[in-house]
Amino acid sequence: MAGIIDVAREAGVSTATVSRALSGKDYVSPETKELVQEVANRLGYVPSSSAYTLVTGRTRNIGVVVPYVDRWFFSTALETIDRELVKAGYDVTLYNLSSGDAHRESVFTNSLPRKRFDAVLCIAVKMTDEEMAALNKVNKPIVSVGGLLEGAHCITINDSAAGQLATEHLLAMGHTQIAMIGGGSTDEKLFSVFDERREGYETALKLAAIKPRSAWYKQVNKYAISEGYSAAKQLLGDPHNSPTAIFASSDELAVGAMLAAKDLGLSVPDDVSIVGVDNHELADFFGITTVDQNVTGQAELSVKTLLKMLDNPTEDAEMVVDWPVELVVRSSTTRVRAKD
Amino acid sequence: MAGIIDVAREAGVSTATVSRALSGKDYVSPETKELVQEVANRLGYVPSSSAYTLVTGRTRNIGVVVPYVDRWFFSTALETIDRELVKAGYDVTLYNLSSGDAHRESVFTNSLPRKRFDAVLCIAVKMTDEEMAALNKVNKPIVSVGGLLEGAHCITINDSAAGQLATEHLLAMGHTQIAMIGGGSTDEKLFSVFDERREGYETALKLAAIKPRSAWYKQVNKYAISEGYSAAKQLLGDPHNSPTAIFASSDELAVGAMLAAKDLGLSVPDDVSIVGVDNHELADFFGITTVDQNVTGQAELSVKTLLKMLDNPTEDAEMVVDWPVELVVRSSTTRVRAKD
DNA sequence: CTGTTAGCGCCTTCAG
DNA sequence: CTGAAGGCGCTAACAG
Repeated sequence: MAGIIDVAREAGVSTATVSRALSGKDYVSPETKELVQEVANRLGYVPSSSAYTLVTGRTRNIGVVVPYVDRWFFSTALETIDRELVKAGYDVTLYNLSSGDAHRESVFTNSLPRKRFDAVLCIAVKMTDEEMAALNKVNKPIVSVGGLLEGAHCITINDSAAGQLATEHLLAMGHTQIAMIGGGSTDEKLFSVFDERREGYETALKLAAIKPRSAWYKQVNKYAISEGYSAAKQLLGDPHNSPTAIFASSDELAVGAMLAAKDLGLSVPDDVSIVGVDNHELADFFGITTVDQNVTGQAELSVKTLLKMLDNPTEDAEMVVDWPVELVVRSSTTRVRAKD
Repeated sequence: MAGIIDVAREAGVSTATVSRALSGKDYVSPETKELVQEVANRLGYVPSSSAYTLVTGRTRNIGVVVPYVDRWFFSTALETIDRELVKAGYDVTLYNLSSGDAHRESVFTNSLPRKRFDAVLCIAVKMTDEEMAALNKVNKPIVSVGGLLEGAHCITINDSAAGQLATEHLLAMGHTQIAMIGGGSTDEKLFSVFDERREGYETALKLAAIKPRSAWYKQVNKYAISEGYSAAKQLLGDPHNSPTAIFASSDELAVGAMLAAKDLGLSVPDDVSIVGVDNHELADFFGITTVDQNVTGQAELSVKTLLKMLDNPTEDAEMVVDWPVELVVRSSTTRVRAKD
C-alpha cells in the first residue's frame, strides 16, 4: 500500500512533484517525470480515490439507475453504457431499483446524494417529483435514456410514432383488420411505453378511417414470449373476428404471437402478418418485421452526452433528443390475402 | 451541501458529538442525540463518503466484475446480487470486462486497486494469475459465483455433473443415440463450462457402455437460440445417423433445437427428446426438460458469503460451495420409441 | 521547474 | 458524557 509520500521519498522529490508528474497537469522536467513514474510503478503506487475526491470534488464515477437489470432493454443499454463509461475512465455505480419501495427511497435519500458520483444516468426510470428534486439538489448532470425526465437531458424514441409506423406498414399492405398486443401501465417504475405505442396504433387506424375495436387490443402483463403467445391465441382463435394482422408492441411479444399462429396451423405471413418493436436479436432469427429502436445507439449517445456535460459544465441546454426509429421489414408481413 | 460543521454549530455541540450521535457508535446523551439527529435531518446533512473512506478505510462499496451484462446468466445473477447488496447498505460498482483487453487490463491495474471497494464479487470471470495477484494484493475478500477462482470463496455448480445428469436422464429413458450441442471454449473471458458439460455427457455414455461419436457433438459459438437451431438441423437432418435425443448444454440452445425439430416435421418428444441446462424462463414456456442451476439462489448465497466475510474478517476458510443441480422433467423428453 | 503549506470533511484517540 | 486536536492521502495555490 505505497502512498504518495513513499514515492516522493524514494524518488527524492516532494509529494507535489509526484502528484504533478503522475497527473501530467503541470510542468515537470522530463527527467524527474520519468523518474517518478518509474518509482511509482516499481512501488505499485495507486492513488487513493477517496483522497483525490475529497480534495478535488471529482469522483470519476457515474451513478447509473435502472429499474431492472435482467430485462432486455435494460441489460442491453447497460452493457454499452458501462463499456463506454469504462473506456472513458469512469467507474459505474449501479443503483437497481427493483429491491422494493423502502430501499428505493433509501437509494434516493442516502446512496445517491453521498457525493459519490459526478453525474447520473437513468435508464428508463420514471421518478417522482421528490426523487427528481433530491437528485437535482446535488446539482450534478443528469441524463435519461429511454424516457423523458423533466430537468434532465433525454434520449428517447417517440413511442407513439413507433406504434404508428408499425401500424401504417400493415395498412399499406392492405390490412384493415389489425389487432394489437400491448399492456397496461401497472408498473410504476416504468414509463408507459405501452400506452404510447397504442396511441400511435390508434392514430394510424383513425387516419385510415378505421375505427379501433377494443376487442382487438389484448393486454399483457410483461414483455414476455409467453404473454404474447396467449394473447395471440385468443385473438387468432376467435371464430368470427380474427384479425389478419397483429401489431405486437415488443419483439418478444411478437415472437410469442408467431409461435401461437404456428400452433394454430396458421401460416405467417400468409394467414396473418405480425410486426413488432425493438429489433431484438430474436426478431432477426424469427424473421419478424419490426420497428428498430437501436438501443445500443441510444445508449452510446447518452454516454456521449453525459461526457460532454462533464467536460463543459457551463452549457446546460435543456436538450431532448428524439431518437429516430426505422422500420425493418422481414418475412413476417405481407399483403393481405384476397378474400375467399 | 451542509457539512458536519454546520450541523455542529446549529446544534450547539462539537463535530465529534455529531459524529457519535449519528453513527451511534459511542455514548451520547439521549437528548443531544435526538437534537443532533433532528438538526442533521433538517439541514439535509449527508456525510461525505470520501471523507469517511479516507479516515476509516471502509467504502461501503462492492466491486462486481462481469464479462458481459447482456447475457442470461450474468444479467440474472447481477439482478439479485445488486438487489441484495443494496439492501445490505452497500453500493455496487460494476466492472464490465467486455470493453476489450486494453481496458480490461486497466480495470485490474487501476480501477480495482483504488481502494474503492471493500470486497470483490466476480460473476463467472476467468482471470489470469496476474489478475488474481493484483486483486489479492489489495487484500480484500473475494467471492466468485459461477466459476472456480483460486484464492477466492466460490459458489458454482459442478458442470460435469450437470452434463452427466442430463445424459443419464436420456439413457434412463432408453435412448442410446444421444447427440450433444455445446461449444468450444474460444472465449477467454469465460470458464469452459461447455467442456465440462461435455465431459459429463461422455462420462455418462461410457458408464452405459456407449462410445461417444464425435459426429454427434455439434459445436456452437454462443448460447443463442439461433445457434441451437442450426446445430440441431444438422444433427436431425442427417439421413443416416440422426440421434433420438439431444442434450443441449444450455436452455437457449435447447429451444433452438426444439424449433429445428418442429421445422423438420419431427415431433418433440415423440421423434426426438431434448434436454437442456439452466432452467431458463423459456425452458418453462417451451416445456423443456432441464437441469436447474438456480442462478438466483447461487447469487444470493454469494452475497451472503461476502457479507459474512465483511463482518468476520478473521475466519478466512478456503470455502468452495458445490451448488446442487436438479433435474426438472417437462414434456420434451420421453422414452425412446420402438424401432420401426 | 519544484518545494512548502494549507486544507478537503470526517472520525478517533485523549483529556476533561 | 463531551470537546479539542490530530491526521487519513492527496491536490492546489503560492512562493521560490
